[in-house]
Amino acid sequence: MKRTSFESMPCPLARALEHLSDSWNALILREAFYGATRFDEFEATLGIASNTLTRRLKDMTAGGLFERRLYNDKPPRYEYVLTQKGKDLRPVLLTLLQWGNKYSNPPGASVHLVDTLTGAPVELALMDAVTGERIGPRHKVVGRSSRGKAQQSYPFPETHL
Amino acid sequence: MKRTSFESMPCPLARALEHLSDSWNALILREAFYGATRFDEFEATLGIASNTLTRRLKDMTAGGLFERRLYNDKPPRYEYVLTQKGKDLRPVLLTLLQWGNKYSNPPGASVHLVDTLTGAPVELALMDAVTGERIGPRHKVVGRSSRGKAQQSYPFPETHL
DNA sequence: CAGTATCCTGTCCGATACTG
DNA sequence: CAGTATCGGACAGGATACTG
Repeated sequence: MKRTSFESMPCPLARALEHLSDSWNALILREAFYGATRFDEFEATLGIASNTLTRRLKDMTAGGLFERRLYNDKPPRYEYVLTQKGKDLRPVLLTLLQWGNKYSNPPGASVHLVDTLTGAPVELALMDAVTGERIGPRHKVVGRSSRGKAQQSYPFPETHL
Repeated sequence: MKRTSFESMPCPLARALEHLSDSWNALILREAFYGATRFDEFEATLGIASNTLTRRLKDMTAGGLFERRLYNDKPPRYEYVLTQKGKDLRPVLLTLLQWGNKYSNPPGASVHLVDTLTGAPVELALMDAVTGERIGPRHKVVGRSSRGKAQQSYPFPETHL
């Protein structure tokens, strides 16, 4: 009856998903990458209910994605700034954004990444930082840990694509 | 009272999130990348309830991530194979996996990507496919479309990191 | 094997109202 | 401005039982 908590799973992917599975979190992060730091900004640009925003911000702060910082004393005012852990999610969001652009059904406002030096739109590619090669089918995931009832794993991890 | 549907949002990122926000979907995709195609495989390796799996598979098939394919006639048997749209989510999952590895708190089974030619572990980097440069702070997102009540946007999109 | 059918519960979210 | 408190509704997901 209870929702399975993915954070308890051994797989790092599953645990990472904890932060993005709550639908609002990614959008809040997006706003943060755009420069938003204050409660009000998130609320207005996202059109999110205030109590929901409170909850999500609290969760993500507890999760180490945001840091709450006092920026005013007289009436205590806080702002939410991304930690390194939070900032490191940018590549994930960007990759997902590119996917979203590619498969924007009918109604899609084009939102893409540009190189501010050249003004040219960027086509993202995932590469091996060491060899400089594009990630492809020959790169496979190993050391997998699944949570199967039978603790069974595939003999060897096969990957598609 | 109703959950806001992100698929109706103009932002491609928000719509893309539709597919990953349902917590199980990403895990099912992961299994698919490992080579799983049959109901039973997903069920056993994930430890997911059968009815939930049915729903998720149905959703993702409707969403164009999977294709249902008949692989047996006598008793009709179907398998779920990734479409190109589904396969294209691999970079997203991989990027997220790397993030998960970096921030695996105490209990983290190391699950990483290896180059099967050299056997060396891969460090992922997001690059500009054209210029070959690493994505950094100078690459910014433009053309943003938010759903704010006031339809207000920041003057110019600033990005962190 | 590959699901479907019910029922039940947890939780996420929105609406609304209120505070220092 | 930056929240907190309370309420109710909509689902997702688990348990369980059953089918061709």
